Amino acid sequence: MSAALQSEGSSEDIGTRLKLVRQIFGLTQRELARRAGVTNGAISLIEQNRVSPSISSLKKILDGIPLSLADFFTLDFSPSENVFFTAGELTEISYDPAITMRMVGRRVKDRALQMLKETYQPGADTGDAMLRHGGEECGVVIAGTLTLTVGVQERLLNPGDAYYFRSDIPHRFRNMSSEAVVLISANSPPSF
Amino acid sequence: MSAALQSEGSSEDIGTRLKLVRQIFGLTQRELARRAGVTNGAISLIEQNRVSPSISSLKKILDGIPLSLADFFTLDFSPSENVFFTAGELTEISYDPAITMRMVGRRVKDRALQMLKETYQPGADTGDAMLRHGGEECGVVIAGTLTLTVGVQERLLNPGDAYYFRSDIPHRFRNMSSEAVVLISANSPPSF
DNA sequence: CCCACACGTTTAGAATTATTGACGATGCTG
DNA sequence: CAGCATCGTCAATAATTCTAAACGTGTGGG
Repeated sequence: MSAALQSEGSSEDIGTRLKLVRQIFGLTQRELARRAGVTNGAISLIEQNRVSPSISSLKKILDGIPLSLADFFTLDFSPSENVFFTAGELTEISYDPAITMRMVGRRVKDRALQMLKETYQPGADTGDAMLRHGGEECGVVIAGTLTLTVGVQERLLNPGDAYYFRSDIPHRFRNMSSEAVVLISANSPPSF
Repeated sequence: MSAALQSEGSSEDIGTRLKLVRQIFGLTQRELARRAGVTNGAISLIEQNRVSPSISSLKKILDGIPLSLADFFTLDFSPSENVFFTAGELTEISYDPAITMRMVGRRVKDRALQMLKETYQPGADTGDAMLRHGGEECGVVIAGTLTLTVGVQERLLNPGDAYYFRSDIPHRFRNMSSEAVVLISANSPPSF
């Protein structure tokens, strides 16, 4: 076969699924390709369902997001979904062993907001090259002391303290204390 | 790259994962290949991690088991796993829209027993070409009236009734009533 | 207006995966 | 033990995917 491979149900529509995930994380095809170590053309073809990627390619691409294969296939894009989630149901997005991020809810389509529960181990540091998408973001510290740098300002935030800034301003999260920092954050709609 | 692709951690070791799943379901490479519409050579190469299958190939293969991509990547093979499972945590194995099977537990390695919760809608029928593996199986009916044929014997089983037979005897499950049949079944270790 | 830049798309060719058909090993049966 | 069947594996070839380098579009500045 060569012409068939096109639109299937939805759960198996890898292309659309990848495109949605990519857009939710505010990445362009080229940016994701760079992070993943593949070419932008490959991502374009996959998103159009003109090819069916190998597992190794798909894994490389998802590592650039980052998202596990299991989560990729498990994510639910249906508009009406569960309202309540237990702690264990949060989708994990691991950047760095010292930093864990868990997304609230598995529903992903038509999101207006992305909410994360983030945990920073002592010494964890995002670096400041994390411009990301162009929305806004805010958060509240739940535990520990967070060192937050936004533009030229730097502050120590203790439990109950919060922040709010435009995501295109360079920013950096650090845990310079000896106990873990936990915070709840939200990002406004990444692009689309 | 050409030589690297070999053994990785485990969660991403598609070959071993596929092999385990195939063996748990008591299928040979050739039998699975036939069901899936691929060649046995392809399955051999994948299980040895000598190639990384395309999603379309992997999906075809899993359809022959049958198992969804999401479940395939979600299955947990670690020997020590949870003991308790809620209804929603059972892994679904859908053969037929009229028949649902949910496997108890996600742990899969070193299983001595496979337990399923099966639901047959009115009219559902497995046909009798389901010889499957060579162990034994038994079950208890929870709701509805099950028509069970084993070899030359046929019986109507009502809630509380049960069965036990060698799986290599031809057998057939039917729901000839107007209400759904629910039963809990167990199979002894499929081959390996 | 035109240039520079970033976006997704496309195409030819390189790289990888799937098929075909054969092989050795094992087990069963007469 | 030979004959036969089935298992997993392998090599050569066919088919598909991935890369590299273009293209066309749209947008913002100067």
